[in-house]
Amino acid sequence: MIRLLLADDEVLIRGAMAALLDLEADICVVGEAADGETAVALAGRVRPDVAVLDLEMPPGDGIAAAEQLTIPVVLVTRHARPGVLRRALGAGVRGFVPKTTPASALAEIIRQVHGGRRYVDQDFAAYALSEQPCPLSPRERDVLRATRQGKPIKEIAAATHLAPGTVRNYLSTAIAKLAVNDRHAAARAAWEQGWI
Amino acid sequence: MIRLLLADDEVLIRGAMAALLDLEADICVVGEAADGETAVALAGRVRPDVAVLDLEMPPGDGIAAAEQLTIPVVLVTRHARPGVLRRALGAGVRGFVPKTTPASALAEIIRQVHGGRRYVDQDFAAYALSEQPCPLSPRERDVLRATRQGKPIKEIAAATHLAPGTVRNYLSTAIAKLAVNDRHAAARAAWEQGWI
DNA sequence: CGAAGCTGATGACATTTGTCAGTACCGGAC
DNA sequence: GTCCGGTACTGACAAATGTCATCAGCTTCG
Repeated sequence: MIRLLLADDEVLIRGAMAALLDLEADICVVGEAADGETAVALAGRVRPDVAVLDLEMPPGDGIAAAEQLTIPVVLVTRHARPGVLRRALGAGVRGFVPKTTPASALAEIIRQVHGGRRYVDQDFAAYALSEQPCPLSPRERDVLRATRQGKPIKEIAAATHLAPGTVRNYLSTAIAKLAVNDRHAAARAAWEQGWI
Repeated sequence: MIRLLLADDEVLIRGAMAALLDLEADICVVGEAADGETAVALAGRVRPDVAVLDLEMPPGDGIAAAEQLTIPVVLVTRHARPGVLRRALGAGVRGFVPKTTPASALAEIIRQVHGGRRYVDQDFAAYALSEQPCPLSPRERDVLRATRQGKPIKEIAAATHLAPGTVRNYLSTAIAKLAVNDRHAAARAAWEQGWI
């Protein structure tokens, strides 16, 4: 019997998944959480064999939670972004599937992961293989992350403890590297690639 | 027996919802679709009594599909945006619930809607009551929509058949009305309010 | 009818932003 | 040891952007 921990911020979906997976003869859901921190705390108490986490769970994402868990983790996500798969695998995630996966297939993936194997959705894998390595330096990613919140340069400078001119330089190089016209487009492009 | 049509672009969720709702004694799922257009086409063939649609289904949204359906519609959404509820009710939608609703509650809502009543989630309703009427003129909304795609002003002008100066004026008034610092923030704010 | 509001435009102006050149320090690779 | 890349800053310049005043035609509402 595989003891399963489920985490997703949407009750409708989490409940539905729990009900369906519980129907499988060899799987039982022993815990449910609405965010990553709760999931980690719960895992300490209920000792599940496998965790299924949603990638998008404010606050913080599923990768952060996966890093803190020692058990095999399957990440479920709505929209694929190439770089995210790489980060997820780096965090020790063993399964990576889109929400377009039927529940029966998910059960089979859980069994595989529990058996020590890995599973990555084919489309995601192809996507990731075509992926470029991130050309951005850590600081460039920092300012792009701040840009994504819609902040003006002065605020970005304050938030990152940099001079405004320095921020503009980083943004300028990032804009050039990403071949776009302004920092907003750069932030969007970097996000879509999963780089920030 | 209530004949139900389900539409959601995520198979995992749609399948799980279908399975759970089918367990209800008086509900049977007679059709599933992954987007609004398919849902409308399918409704013409299978003649459901009630449709449950996801609000976010590219291409087009659930409201567009709801407008074309003559049967009672329940919209399910991930994140509430105040203005969207108003638009949905204007389109004749009878139920409006977040994805944080348990499936059992959703079944009860489907029964209510089938019985001719309306159901709107309490939080959404409170949100909508606190809502400001949209202060933006149609043209202001146009340029904000274009801004949201990340276009520079010249392209917005070309796309809307306006002079660049005029576009800047509309953006300026929109920025002032929304009390933000630039057009990107304005576009984001307007979107979060459900105005564009 | 007049007032008000939306539309569409122009020109002037200040600010913000993106670009570029140049400087400096640090750490790792060859 | 030198070169390279990342970090951090400054100053200068041009382009994009936001603001404001002003105009005119049009519709709608009181």
